[in-house]
Amino acid sequence: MGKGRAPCCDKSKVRAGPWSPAEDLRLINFIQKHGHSNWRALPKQAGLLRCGKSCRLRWINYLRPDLKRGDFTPQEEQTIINLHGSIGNKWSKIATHLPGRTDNEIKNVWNTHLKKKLLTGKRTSVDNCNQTQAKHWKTDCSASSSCASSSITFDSPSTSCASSLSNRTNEASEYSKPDATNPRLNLDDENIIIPPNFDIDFWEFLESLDPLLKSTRTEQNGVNQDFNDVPITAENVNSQEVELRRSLSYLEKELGLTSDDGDNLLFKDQEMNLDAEMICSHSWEWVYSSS
DNA sequence: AACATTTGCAACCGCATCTAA
DNA sequence: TTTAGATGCGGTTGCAAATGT
Repeated sequence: MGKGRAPCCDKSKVRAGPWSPAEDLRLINFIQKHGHSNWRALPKQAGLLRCGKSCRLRWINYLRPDLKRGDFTPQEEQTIINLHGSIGNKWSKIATHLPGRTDNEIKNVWNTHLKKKLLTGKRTSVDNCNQTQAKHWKTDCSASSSCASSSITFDSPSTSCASSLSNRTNEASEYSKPDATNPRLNLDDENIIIPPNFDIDFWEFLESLDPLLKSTRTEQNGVNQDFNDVPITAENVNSQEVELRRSLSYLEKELGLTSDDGDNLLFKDQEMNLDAEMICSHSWEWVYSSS
């Protein structure tokens, strides 16, 4: 045995880097049906070429349904600042006070925005203080210490402190994530038609675009086959359709594809649209229709 | 327009902690 | 009590997009 800790998984057999929509859908679908009681076993059972830690991270930080998206509110910022002041870099603890926010997200916001705000704010405060001190130097030498130790709060991104700190013109409101937020999943400029019977064929469809996944499908044992090899009966077809629609509704929400007025995402027609031309041209199309 | 720099954030890494045998 | 495996956590990195020159 070599020295050191054994790696959590065989790095040569797993995929790293950004997650593809196909992988996301596969993970969401699997966890919806089977939960995530065992992260280490999950990738294999779900047919994902990822290590368990990577799956867990992806689910917790991006895919789980209770995540809140969009701007951190001034109240949330204040909560982070206050909690960080009292407990430090305990991001997961801080996250428990901000429902729908992840420790990673909070950490990023702190490192990229709030810390700078506080630092610059303090500097500004000290500068202001120094100016004040200069004015009153002859009469009040205690001014500087009291100013330097004063706490800074930011009631909103547009307060004078926040707005004066940014190098970037729109930074005050910029750290909000864009809507359906992850650009990798923001399919506005890409069009995808998802076949309705995706339990079986949809994965193959996605995998046709994702050769690395395809290779794992034949290797995976058990779980997928369990729910894919259900005998086709009228009852099963109905229940599968219900399940399918539930899954789709869920996925729409996950991917931010539900239109603002609440329209459901439905498939334009019930036939798979997998012609080679479409696949080759990558001209995907999410099809919206009012229910 | 082209290149350089900065920014934001998803994802990775490795250590800490928990848990079951 | 010990040990090994699984999970959680926080620090850090890589890269794409935005911005500046």
